Amino acid sequence: MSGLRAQKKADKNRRILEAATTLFRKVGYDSARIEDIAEMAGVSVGTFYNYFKNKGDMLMATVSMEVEEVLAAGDAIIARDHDEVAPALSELIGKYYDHSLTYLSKEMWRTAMSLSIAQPETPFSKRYTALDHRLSKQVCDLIRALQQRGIVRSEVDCDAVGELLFNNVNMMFIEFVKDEDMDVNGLKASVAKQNLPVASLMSVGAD
Amino acid sequence: MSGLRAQKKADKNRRILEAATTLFRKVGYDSARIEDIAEMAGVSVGTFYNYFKNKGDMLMATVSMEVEEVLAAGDAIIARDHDEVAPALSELIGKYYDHSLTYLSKEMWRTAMSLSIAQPETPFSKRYTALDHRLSKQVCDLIRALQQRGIVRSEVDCDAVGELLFNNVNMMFIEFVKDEDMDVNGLKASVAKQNLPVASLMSVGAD
DNA sequence: CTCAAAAAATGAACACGTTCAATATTTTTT
DNA sequence: AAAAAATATTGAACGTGTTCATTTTTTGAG
Repeated sequence: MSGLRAQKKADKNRRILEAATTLFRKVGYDSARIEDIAEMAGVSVGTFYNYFKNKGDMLMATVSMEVEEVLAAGDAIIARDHDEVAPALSELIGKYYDHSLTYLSKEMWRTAMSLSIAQPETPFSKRYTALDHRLSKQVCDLIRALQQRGIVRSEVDCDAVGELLFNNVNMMFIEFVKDEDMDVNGLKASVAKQNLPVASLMSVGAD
Repeated sequence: MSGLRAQKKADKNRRILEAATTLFRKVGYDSARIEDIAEMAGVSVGTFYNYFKNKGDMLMATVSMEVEEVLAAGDAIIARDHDEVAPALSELIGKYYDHSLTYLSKEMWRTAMSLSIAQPETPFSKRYTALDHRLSKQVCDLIRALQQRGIVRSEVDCDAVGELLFNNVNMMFIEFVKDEDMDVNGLKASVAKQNLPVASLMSVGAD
C-alpha cells in the first residue's frame, strides 16, 4: 500500500495549515512563531519548511480562497440585469468589501499586500498579482456589460475606466486595512462617493 | 563650548544617513546590513539605533525629501494656465513619475510602501500616509483650478474625481515599482490612457 | 523477510534586526 | 579643577525566520 506516505503528507499539510490560520487569527501574523505553528501541528520546524516555502506562503492559501469566492460572486452580479451604472458598481464593489474579512483579518491582508509589494519576484507575489488582475478585469467586464445594454455611453473605453475604478477600489482597500477603526460601511460610502461623478458622466441620458 | 556634543551628533547623523543611502543604492535595502552601515559610518551598531529608530526609518528621510520636492513642482504646474484637462493631468502626473527615481530606487520604494502597509501605527507609516494625502489633495487642487477656469464642468465633484485619479496614479506606481522591466514612459502612457475617458467626459464643451 | 535506496523529519546552527546593561565622554556644579 | 550629573557609545546577547547535515521512516526489489 503505497498510499501511506501520501496520506500522511496530506494530513500534515492540513494540520499545518489549520494550525497556522488558527494562530494567525488568534495572536496575529507577526506573533505566530513558526515554532508554535509547528508544535500545534505536531511536527518539527524543519518539517514546516518541508511543506511550505516560508511563513508568507501560508497566507496565500487563504487569500486565494477568499478571492476565488468573491470572483464567483462577482460573475453572478455581472450576469444580472442592471439599469443604472452607480448602483451596479456599488453592488459589485460592495460584494468585494463585504466578503473581504471572511477568512482574513485586516492584519493578514496587510501582511499579504506588504509581502506582494516587497518581493515581487516570489511565487507569492505573482499569485497575488494574478488574483488582483482578475478582479480588475471583472470590473472592466461589468462596465462592458453595462455598455452592451446601452446604459453606458458607447464611446467610453471600458477597460480604461474599469482599471481606473478598480485601482481606486484597491487603494481604498489598502487604506481600510491600514486603519483598524474604519468599518466596511464607511469604506463603501467613500468609494461610492468617488465613483459617482464618473458613473453619472459615463451614463447614457445624463449629461 | 557646549556645541561639541551637538556638532558631533549632527556629524554622525549625516555620516550614518550617507552610509545608509549609499549602501541601499549599491547593494539594495535588504542586503545592506545595519552592521555594514554602522561600520561605513564609523560608529557601532548601538549608536546607529541611537540615531534612528530602526532600519526602515532611514528610508523616510529620503522618501520625504523626494515627495516634498515633487509637491513644490506640482504647485508650480497648477499655477500655470491650462486649456485642456488631459494634458494638464498628464503634466502633473508625469512630474510625479519623472521625479520618483531621483533619490529612491524601485526597491527602496517597494520597501517603503511595504513598511507603511505592514505597520500602519508606526511613525514611519503615519508620515508616509501624510505625504500620500498631500499628493492626493494636490490632484484635487488641479481639478478645482481647472473648474474655476471653466475647463471642467461645474457640476463635477472635484475632490471625488481627484481622489479617484490619484488612487489610480498611486496603484499604477505600485505596479511600476513591482516590475523592474517597466519604464517611466510605459507607466505614463498607461495612466494617460486610463485618465482619458474621465478627462474628456468631465471637460466642458465635449460631450 | 531483508535490505538498500528513496523520501521525509528533525533540531541545532545560522543570519540579521534589535535591545540593553555596562562603560566612556561631555557638561554642569561647586 | 574635581566631583557629580547628564548624555552618548558600545558590543554582546536575544528573538525569530530559515537552512542543512544527520537520522528516521517508508518503499519495493530480490
